[in-house]
Amino acid sequence: METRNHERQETEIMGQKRPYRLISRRSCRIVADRYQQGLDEGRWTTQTGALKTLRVSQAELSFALQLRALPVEVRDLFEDEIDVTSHTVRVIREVIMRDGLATVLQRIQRSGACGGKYTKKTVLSIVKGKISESKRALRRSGQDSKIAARSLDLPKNILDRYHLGVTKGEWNTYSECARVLNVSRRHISEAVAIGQIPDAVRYLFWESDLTFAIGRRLLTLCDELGADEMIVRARGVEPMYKVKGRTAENILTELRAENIRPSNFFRVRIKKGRGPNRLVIECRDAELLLRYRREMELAIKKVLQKRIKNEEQVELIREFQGLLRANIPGMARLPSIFDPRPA
DNA sequence: ATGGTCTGTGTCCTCAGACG
DNA sequence: CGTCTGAGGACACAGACCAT
Repeated sequence: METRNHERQETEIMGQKRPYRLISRRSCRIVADRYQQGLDEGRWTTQTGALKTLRVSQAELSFALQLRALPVEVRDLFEDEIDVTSHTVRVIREVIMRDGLATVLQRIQRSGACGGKYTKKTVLSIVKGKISESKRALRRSGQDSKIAARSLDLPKNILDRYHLGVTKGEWNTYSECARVLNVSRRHISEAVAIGQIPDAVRYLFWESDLTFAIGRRLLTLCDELGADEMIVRARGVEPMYKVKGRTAENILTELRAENIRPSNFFRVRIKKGRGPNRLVIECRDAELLLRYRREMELAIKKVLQKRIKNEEQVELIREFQGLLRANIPGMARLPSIFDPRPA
């Protein structure tokens, strides 16, 4: 009866609905110590003999004793070994059996973790390799101290901030991260998903153009086509940084292969329109062409800049040449330069 | 010693409705 | 019309207990 009250109290203190057992029964370290003490005092000689006194199941006691058998590199990570339960021991053992001790030790090394300052949740993340993943992601994104100061409106920024938090032990789950940063959990999980879109696809966009809206549409397309097909298609698409005037919409259209047309599609004519400032473009599919208007405008602007001289510049050059003639008579005539016609 | 399973909580995903 | 958000269901994980 006394114990029951005690347990209820402990549960209420922890503010949880689940009726946790007393720490003296939950903690592998305490259970193992008490078992050893009884063994030394001759109060029992087998695990079964100790169960009644320790008030744990035989399975629990078995795992509690296995805590000491865990590699010292893993045990050293815990901020408080008292808190380690049989479940934690079990998970760590399973990971070691599945992935091998060498892999787990490598993960600990790569995580950069040192000293006993990690919660058991973080230790499990390190052992399972989650921390290494975040570290890798940060390295790829050019991690620096400025990540934390970036605004959180772009997937890339949220993604980097999330990974930074994982490596620093600030959080382990999307929910915790969402609470701390005060953004929706969905935003974080979406940012992570967008970050997993193949590099070849993401690099088609300027960072600031890869918004959540565009990212979500890319994810949908990835689901439809599969990552391999997306990479293949991305190879045939010109990225924003190579060609000015391209929009996110253009790139999505091309990834969806909506821009494929027959060979006779390319007949384009430009005619004079009504009034002195208008031209009319005749083509097979005006709607498709219109999507590329920004790119075409820039191309036409380039033609104009190449062929039409700028009034102010000409004025400036004439003034400059006048000055030269007045002050340095030898510079009055420059040798003629021309491109010879190819034979 | 080990593996299976139940239960509460966390996470992910979808969808309807609000909003600009 | 596109985007955002909350509700709710499905699934995964952690803690506890049970069976072999």
